[in-house]
Amino acid sequence: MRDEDKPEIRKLPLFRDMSAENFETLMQAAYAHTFPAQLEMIRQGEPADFLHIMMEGTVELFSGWRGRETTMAVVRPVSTFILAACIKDAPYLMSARTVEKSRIIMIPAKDLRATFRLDPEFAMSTITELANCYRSVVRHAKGLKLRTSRERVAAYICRQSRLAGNAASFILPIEKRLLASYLGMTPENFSRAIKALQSDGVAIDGMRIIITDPKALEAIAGPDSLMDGPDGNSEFPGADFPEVPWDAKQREAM
Amino acid sequence: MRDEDKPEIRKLPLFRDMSAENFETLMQAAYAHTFPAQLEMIRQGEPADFLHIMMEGTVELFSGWRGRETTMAVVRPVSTFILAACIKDAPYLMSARTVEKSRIIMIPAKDLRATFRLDPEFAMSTITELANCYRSVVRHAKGLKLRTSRERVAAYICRQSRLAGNAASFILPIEKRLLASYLGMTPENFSRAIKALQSDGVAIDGMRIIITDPKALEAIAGPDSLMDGPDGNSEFPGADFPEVPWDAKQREAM
DNA sequence: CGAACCCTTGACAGAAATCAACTAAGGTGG
DNA sequence: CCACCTTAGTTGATTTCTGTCAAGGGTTCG
Repeated sequence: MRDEDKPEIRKLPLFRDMSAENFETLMQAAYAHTFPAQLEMIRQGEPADFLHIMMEGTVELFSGWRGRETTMAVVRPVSTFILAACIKDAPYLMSARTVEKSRIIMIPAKDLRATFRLDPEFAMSTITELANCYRSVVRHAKGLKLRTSRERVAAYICRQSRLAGNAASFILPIEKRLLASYLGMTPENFSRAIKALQSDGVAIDGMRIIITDPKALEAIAGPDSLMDGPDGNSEFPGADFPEVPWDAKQREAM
Repeated sequence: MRDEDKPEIRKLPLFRDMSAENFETLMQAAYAHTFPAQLEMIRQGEPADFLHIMMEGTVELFSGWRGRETTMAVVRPVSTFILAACIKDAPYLMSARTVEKSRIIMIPAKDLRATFRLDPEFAMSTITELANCYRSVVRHAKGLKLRTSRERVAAYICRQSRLAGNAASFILPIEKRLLASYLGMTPENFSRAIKALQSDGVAIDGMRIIITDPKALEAIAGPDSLMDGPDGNSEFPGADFPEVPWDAKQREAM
């Protein structure tokens, strides 16, 4: 791996507080790898050998069952994924594939487990990280059970707008079909849901979303800090179930 | 709290490995409380002050939004719940109410947090516990997104049967309306789903489920260790999202 | 004994998936 | 450079699934 990656990784909440020595040891055990687009690098059911750190690109976490498939999360830099499986030394519950060419750093699960036995600060960070991951999935599950698909789309738009600093307009950070699957619906249904929201303060132009009437949108979305995350979005540190973050690409597009 | 509770608590994976001294300290900070049935003892959105340990009874974890409500988990003894909120010192994402009269031990979140800073073994147990919780919710979410309601019911019956030692017959451990809500459907839909399964090897008599044709049932349920948990159900330690365990009540009823 | 409450069933309405067709954009290879 | 192919997205028609509303039977509990 490149030396210039280290500061980036070190900034992550998971690695921020551990000792410099242990961090170095962990990094020396790490591999870096660049994957082309559309490559399935993790298959659900296989043993979890590596903690993955996204450095560049986009990765989709998804699950399949009987020919059906659903997107569980979309991961963007800089963040980690599949921490829990590594800890448990258990099979991955999700598969992962690159959406675009991605550079990923892989830390052997064995070294990871050894390290938080060694470093209390790292153990603490891991606890916090896992608690965040857990709460993110609970939120996701709540959304699936308590909101209709139209409401989930509305809520997603609210969240993204807020992540963009309450912007009235933003660019969808990922393909609509991925988003649809993440939100638990078909692409067709997603398409129709957005169209239906046009009478509730949302306009769409290609990948650009424009909120024409925030009040009306919120009336549908009913944003709720217990489902959508608190204002500061501090609950979404980019862990296993991150919201897609506001990034440079979007800023350019505004 | 009663002294005779301590050995039970000590058996929990979360408390098994910590030092005797720290365990005692933690227990001395704990309160025990018996709640009557149908009492909402935790309201979502409120600050998480206590880790709860179920000693006797049944508790429902549920969430509400805009007048809708959904059951997120049903907790039975002996297990803990709302660990993640305590760790994060954040608002509860779920409410909790007793289904029946329940005895619950409450450990102040502050003491909890202090303890895993103090005791590396406890920190390790917490990490494992959280990873289990996380994977449980991921499984739950996968079920919601990948299976139809009929398939979820079938899969639930398969799981319960397996928990009962591959029994061909068992008693539903909780009310059907709770189960329906947990499985993400209305009571009416649940009722119809079970009825529809009668042509696929499932018979029902009141609260008793009889599997008349395991092969046919599995053909619908498509049991999958990545969604339903591995054979040994070791992944369901009775944490935040436990499967309802096989207990004495059921044994009597067989 | 009455009042809740749970469960079931039926009829209906609404939501969502499926199937199919079509457009538009992007990439490939001639 | 263009024809071709692939794929994402949209739209419409249709079916399937699920929720809602209403009613009735059964049970529990006060």
